Amino acid sequence: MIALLDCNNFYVSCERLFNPKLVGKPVVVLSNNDGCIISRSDEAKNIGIKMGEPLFKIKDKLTNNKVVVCSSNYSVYGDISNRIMNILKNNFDKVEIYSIDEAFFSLDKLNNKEEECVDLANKILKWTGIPVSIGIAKTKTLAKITNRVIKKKNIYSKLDFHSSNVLEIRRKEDLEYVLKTTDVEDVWGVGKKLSIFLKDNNVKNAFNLKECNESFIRKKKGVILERTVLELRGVLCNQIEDVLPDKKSICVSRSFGRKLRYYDSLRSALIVYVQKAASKMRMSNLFCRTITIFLKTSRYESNLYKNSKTYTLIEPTIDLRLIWKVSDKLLKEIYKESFIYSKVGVILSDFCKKESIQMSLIDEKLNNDISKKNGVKIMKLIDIINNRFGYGKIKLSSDCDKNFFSKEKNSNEEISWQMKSEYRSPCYTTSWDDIPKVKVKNE
DNA sequence: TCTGGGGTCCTAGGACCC
DNA sequence: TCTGGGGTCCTAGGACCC
Repeated sequence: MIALLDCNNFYVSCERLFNPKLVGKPVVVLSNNDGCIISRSDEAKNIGIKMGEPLFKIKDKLTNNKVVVCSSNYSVYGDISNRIMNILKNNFDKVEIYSIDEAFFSLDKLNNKEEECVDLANKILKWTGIPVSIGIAKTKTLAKITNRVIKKKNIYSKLDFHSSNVLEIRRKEDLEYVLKTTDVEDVWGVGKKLSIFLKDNNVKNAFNLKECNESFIRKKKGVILERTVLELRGVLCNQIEDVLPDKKSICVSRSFGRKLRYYDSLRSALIVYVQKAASKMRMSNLFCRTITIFLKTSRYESNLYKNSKTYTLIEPTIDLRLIWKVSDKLLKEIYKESFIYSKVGVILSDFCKKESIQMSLIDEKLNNDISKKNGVKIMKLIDIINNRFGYGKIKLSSDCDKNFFSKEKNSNEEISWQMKSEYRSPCYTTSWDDIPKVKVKNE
């Protein structure tokens, strides 16, 4: 048996943790740049605020209903997530952390499955303050569906819940009822495109999908959807992956707070992202061979432009100086005047570990003036300094900084590419300056 | 006149997830 | 005015091999 732990309205729950005034009130959390709604409290859901809705479209609705709006604060959410996952790992052997707020874990060899899960949920609530739901089923796909049922308890009142946040659907007729009342697009692995195809073929709910001929599905839509069909029948296809595999790519990109026109502005944003990506890569102890830079105007812009370019090194590198040099060159190649850009980004990929680097017989042209010998050492030093004094204390310089200080024509742009984050709460657990202060009265 | 069979590897694009 | 970020996997098609 498999269990799926899912934090309830996770980002909203994190905000409420440090600001209890928000409990009971409608709250939403926004995506980066204060763009879209990505987390809603139950109260906000009841008002009819939809997932993914752009903020500017529903501003009136939010004010009229006195909805509290928060910018996202990922360092806090990540920290709280780690605490929850650690509790889980300390109590169960086989755990797969599936996302920031979800984890699968195995219940094999346990006698009181439901009881153990109730205990876990209580412990997490008590120790971290975050409410969670746990669905138990034979497969991941069914566990997902079970979790959905817990969150929609009010609709499923005819099922008997032994606990408010843990559920295993045991009776066959109950499961059939649940599958029949689960829209096909709500099934894990069925997105927009697949659900259109399925509905055209009269497959409207999870039960219909379960009854589909699996070889027909495989022929038409591939092996992944075939697995979904089997998993709905209780056939295990997706195992719990408890050793997490090495990353295959690292991407850092942001939409700008304001659209950018000038090359130098894009470059000064890109140098920040490249350093973030390279630093992430070092944390995984990896070397990359491939560097991709991409650039785009807004999707909603009439004058659309989107381009990317990739460079493959002869020998994998960890050296930030080389990665930046390549990135800079690639950006130059795809930048075009006369567009207003909304986003730039970097993707590092084709990774390998230090032990398995294939050395090159030929010198990389780009690499001529960068001493190969000290790359690893220098990178290590950067990490040591930044770990001690804070990320960004030591960083790569570029000649764009000169423009910044000389306040040339585009210096306004230079400072404006930073993300919009108007409703940001403090970094309560991840920044010394923001740690909540407690006053103690002396009696 | 007639032109095979069986592979691998790479890439781009599409679909999905949270 | 304003529409997120970061991933994975699969498939089809092209290029190549003997």
